[in-house]
Amino acid sequence: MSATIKDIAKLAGVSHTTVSRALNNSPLIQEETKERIRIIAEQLDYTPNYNAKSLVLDRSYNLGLFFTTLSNGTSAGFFYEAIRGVNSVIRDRYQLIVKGIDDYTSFHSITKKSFDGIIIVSQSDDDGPIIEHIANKGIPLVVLNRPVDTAGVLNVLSDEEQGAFHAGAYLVNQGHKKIALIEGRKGFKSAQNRKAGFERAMEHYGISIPAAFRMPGLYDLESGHQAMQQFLSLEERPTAVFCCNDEMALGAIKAVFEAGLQVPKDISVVGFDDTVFAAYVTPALTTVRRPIEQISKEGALRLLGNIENKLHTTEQVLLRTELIVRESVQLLQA
Amino acid sequence: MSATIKDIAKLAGVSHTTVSRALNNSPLIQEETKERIRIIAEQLDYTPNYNAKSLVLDRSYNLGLFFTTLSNGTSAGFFYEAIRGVNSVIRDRYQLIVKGIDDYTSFHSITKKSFDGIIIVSQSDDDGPIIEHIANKGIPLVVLNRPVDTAGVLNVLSDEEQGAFHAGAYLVNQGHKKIALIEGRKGFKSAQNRKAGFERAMEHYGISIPAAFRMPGLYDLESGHQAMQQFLSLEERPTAVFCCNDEMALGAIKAVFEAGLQVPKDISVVGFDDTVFAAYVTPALTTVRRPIEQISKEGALRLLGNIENKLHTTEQVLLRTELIVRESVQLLQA
DNA sequence: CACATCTATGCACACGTTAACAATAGTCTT
DNA sequence: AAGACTATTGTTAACGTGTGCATAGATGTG
Repeated sequence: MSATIKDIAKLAGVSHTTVSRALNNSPLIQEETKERIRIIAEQLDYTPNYNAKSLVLDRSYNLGLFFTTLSNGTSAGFFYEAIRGVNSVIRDRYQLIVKGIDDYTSFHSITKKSFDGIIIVSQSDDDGPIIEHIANKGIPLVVLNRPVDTAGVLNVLSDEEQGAFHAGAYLVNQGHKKIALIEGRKGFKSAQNRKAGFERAMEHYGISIPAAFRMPGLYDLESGHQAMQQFLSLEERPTAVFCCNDEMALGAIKAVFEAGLQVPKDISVVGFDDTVFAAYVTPALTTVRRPIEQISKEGALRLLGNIENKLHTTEQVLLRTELIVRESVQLLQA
Repeated sequence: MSATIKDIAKLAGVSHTTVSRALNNSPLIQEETKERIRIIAEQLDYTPNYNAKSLVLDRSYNLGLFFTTLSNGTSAGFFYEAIRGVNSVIRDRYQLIVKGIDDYTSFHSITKKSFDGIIIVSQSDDDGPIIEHIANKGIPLVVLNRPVDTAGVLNVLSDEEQGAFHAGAYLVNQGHKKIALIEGRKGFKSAQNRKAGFERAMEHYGISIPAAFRMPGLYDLESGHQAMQQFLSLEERPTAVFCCNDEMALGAIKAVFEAGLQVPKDISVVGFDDTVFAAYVTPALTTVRRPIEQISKEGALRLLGNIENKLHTTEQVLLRTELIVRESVQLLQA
């Protein structure tokens, strides 16, 4: 149906090789010949067949963007920002293939032929195997959002431990001493890091966390809600709660209101992620902002650098988080 | 580097044709031969080169998933649910290529060779040209989320007019008579439909909407916030506000609280979309649920049907919206 | 047994592109 | 003017796979 370089060649009275060279702007071809060929190509509405190109050039023009899961546990905002960030970098140059790692029954089909490079937005330790598979196949790779120690892998992430530390320190500086923690989804590295940063802050300020002040969570609204209900039922309630993400913080705030109490007057809440709606909730949520879009941009940029210069750079890049102070934390009198 | 059918052929002592047939489970090949070849393929960790396959079979194994824009105006939850829905249907069979239509400088590269089918999640009338381009090229296509009249195009969407009608009717049935409207982003079909449904409800119940009770919006939190501030500054305030999406509803609620008033006691608010956080905001938001994930599933399913049976079905499928009653609407005494 | 039929496999080519090498004509050098 | 060099184009093969047609052997049939 669609025109090929051979069709153009016939019309131009040259060989298809000449057409190929002309359209690739080879210096071997005379300028007027090129121009003549370009015009004919235009007229025929010629589009190169990328499958044929790929076959001979051994490039797919595909970039994989893999998430730990698409089905559950990935927050919508996170997902969106990551795709946006990557997309803004690659634009026309590559096609972006989005997949959930848990959709793969076998990594068999992930080959150097089908992906020029792969970006993994990793949220779980379980991603280890696929990372190794890709690294072994020699496919250029960057892992975002989670630290990874496989050799020869680019790694871009935010310093969440640091972010959680700041959030904890902030609570202490606002006069809080009875501070509780709602943890993130088990197995997610982010859950560990945020918890670790928070604990380091508490330790740093000499504040201990009683067992009753710790609740597990699943990163969703429901679990934040339940955890806060637990805290509220305690004899001695915390004055502040650090939630390992915003969604849980929302659930927690809801529980406070349901109990007839106020945030931040009766209890302060801090989140993590600075989700789009954090600013508009009542009260506006004090939270830690991860620069996800920036991480994805940075990651995509470095990956493309590696691909196009045939390098194998392998570094770990940590990007700063930022504490966004809003209205959900009360300043306590000493 | 990686093994090809020719490598397998040598080891098996057959021609590459036989290998090709065996691996495609052709009935022409003896069962034992097939088995022998399969084992060798397994040992060599053979993966078919999809570029070569595509070239000869004239199929790309690619499905395009195009959004009106990735940069702005698309809500994260919407985006996420759409990808999830489609992804759950296609699984291994196709690669999902995600793009923003506004990233295309030219549709030239969208050809039958590079996409087996395309799903457009359309949010704007501006998507007309690309829809026509794709339809002209004869690429199987389904347009989601927005009605489209181009011939030969599958179309799956929710009946938003109906949804908005119900929301409006509900407000009236709860005793409201002074009802205001915050509109959606101009140019988005959804904005028109929601407005139309709401207006039809008002008309149906013989309620008129004064000009001061209409405010434009941009589907974002900020614009909802501003619009509600306007309403609150009126001499005669509305008792209820219908917001064309949840994000604006959140902004509106925030404005109410800032003015020292309560939702729903002093003013009722209804949203549209049932975003993930709608249930956990305070007060929990009464809203209209669009079955986006279901729309995407349904759309993907029908598209695959068309592709694989070489059909050209062209229907418009309307999926029901659902009014989710929560806490943001007050029952007024007659 | 001669012929037709069926089964399993191979040969050769095609898909659309790029690239190594060959060929031709023109230009320069001495 | 012969040889060397340059600029431009063509010839041919290659990438990995699938398929129409030919082929060879086995089986059936009257």
